[in-house]
Amino acid sequence: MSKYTTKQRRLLLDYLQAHADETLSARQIADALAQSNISISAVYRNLAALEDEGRVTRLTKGGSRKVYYRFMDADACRQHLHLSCFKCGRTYHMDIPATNTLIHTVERAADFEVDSAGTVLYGVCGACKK
Amino acid sequence: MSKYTTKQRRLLLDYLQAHADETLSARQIADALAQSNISISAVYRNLAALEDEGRVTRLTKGGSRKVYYRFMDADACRQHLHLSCFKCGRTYHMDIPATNTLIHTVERAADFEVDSAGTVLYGVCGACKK
DNA sequence: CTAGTTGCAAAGAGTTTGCATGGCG
DNA sequence: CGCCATGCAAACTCTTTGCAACTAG
Repeated sequence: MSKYTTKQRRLLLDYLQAHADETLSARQIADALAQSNISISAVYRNLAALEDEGRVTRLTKGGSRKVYYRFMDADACRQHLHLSCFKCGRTYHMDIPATNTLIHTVERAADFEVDSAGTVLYGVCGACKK
Repeated sequence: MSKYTTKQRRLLLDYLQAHADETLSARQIADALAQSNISISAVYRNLAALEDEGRVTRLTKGGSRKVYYRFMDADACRQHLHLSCFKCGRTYHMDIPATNTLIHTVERAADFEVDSAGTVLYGVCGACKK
């Protein structure tokens, strides 16, 4: 999908990696990198390319119509479920056995193959709950 | 939120109820009811009102930027998780006790309060998997 | 009657695309 | 150098909103 390593692409990826636990909108990213002269088009195009390569995930919070992006560690992130906090937007990576148990239970009971990479559990994290 | 029971609102609700296991876009709904002369504005306005009343849920499939709506049975649907098939778009309601137990395990382990009504597990259903 | 609701068209917001220019390899 | 990627602006799609006309209660 992408053949050249342009300055914009590198900046974008760096930014996403540095904010791997946040969910960012295309606009937010573009604004953050505005000083580096990246057009919004380049942001969209590169996000799409990175998504195809599986290096970035696109997600929406619940039923909101806003789309967010998040850096995705190729290996680690395919193994576990993700939790996303409605309030702070932070992402939590669940490396807990219970998660897998949950998935397997669901799969067996409902005859439904869960795509862990594509599903996110929404709620409120401990920090925001207090 | 809504005080009158208009013809449009009744038609919309009937349609949603009749397709409770599907995920429908505003456009799809408007088209389906086009013969009954419902403006797209009315569809949007009523969907928003019904959502506020908790009778309709808004959702997105994975990271798609498209928004879908689904009728929501007030009592039943708040108790269980929902599964949504990427392929056929059908919704499955999980009435399995084990699910709740597992969710609680996850909650305790990660200190994260899961909003079961707002989260959907994505994947492929048995029928589509064959 | 009176206020909530509708339909239409115009306004917004977010995303995509065509095309000429610029830059990676 | 050749081809891909960028920037800009125009085009699109989906959703929201203002306003006059309509209608449920």
